[in-house]
Amino acid sequence: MYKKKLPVELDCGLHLFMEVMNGKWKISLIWSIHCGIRRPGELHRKISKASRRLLDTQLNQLVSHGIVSKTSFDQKPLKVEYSLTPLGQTLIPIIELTAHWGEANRSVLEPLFLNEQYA
Amino acid sequence: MYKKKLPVELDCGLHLFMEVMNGKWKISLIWSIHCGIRRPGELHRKISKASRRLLDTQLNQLVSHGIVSKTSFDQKPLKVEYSLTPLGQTLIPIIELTAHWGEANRSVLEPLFLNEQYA
DNA sequence: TCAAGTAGGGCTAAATTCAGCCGTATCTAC
DNA sequence: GTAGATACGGCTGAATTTAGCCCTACTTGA
Repeated sequence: MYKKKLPVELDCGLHLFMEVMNGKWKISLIWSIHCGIRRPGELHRKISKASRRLLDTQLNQLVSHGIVSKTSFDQKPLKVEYSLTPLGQTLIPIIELTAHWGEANRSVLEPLFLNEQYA
Repeated sequence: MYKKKLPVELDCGLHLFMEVMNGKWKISLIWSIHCGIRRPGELHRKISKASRRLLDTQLNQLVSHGIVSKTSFDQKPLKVEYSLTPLGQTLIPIIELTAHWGEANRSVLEPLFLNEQYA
């Protein structure tokens, strides 16, 4: 278990948004769940570049942030389904707009992220 | 100089957006520049919680990503001004919408980020 | 029984970002 | 000339996130 040592910046609303979306695969997870992929195994097959371990971790964070809800069916083969909460659903139009921005400027942005160097 | 070793995810437009906004103070920088605070020293006084060093680094990244342009005036006291590029200006309505989402849900989100634990 | 599928977590190290110190210039003003 | 302002970057270690290993427990089907 890891506890944050530096304070989180919450002064402006955008930081709240970024804090929720912060995590390499959370966007993909939210979008996939929105598209009807609800089970952990399915999500892993869809987002196969991420480890199963990390997907579970980020799903748990989304649950604790109230974006996604988790339902465990008390069956014998043990089944779990995720779905968006009402709060999570309010993210969808924002994600759409933002993704649209990225696509519209892909030709400009994409070359910049290849072979990038940081100081 | 640091070179990325793991591939950047660029499949969806939202990841492009997140890649641009990725950096603890970039949102504040973009917004402050939009509000007319153009000089490095002024920005540092406005965002005094961040070190001057880090602000410079993130400003350079924003410049290299085509979001912000940097103008050096060839005067004697040496003066620098930043401003948003046309691409950077297209981010403003998105930032406004996203910040609005954060504010609207602040009462729900804020308690979750205090004393947070990670696995 | 053995393989494969379901779901989940402990643990460690790599990768990346952030914080903060120090040093370089030039100019203004006292 | 000493202090303070402008602007910039090298460097180091802390903080945080990500990757990838292994293990549990149950069920289905061959």
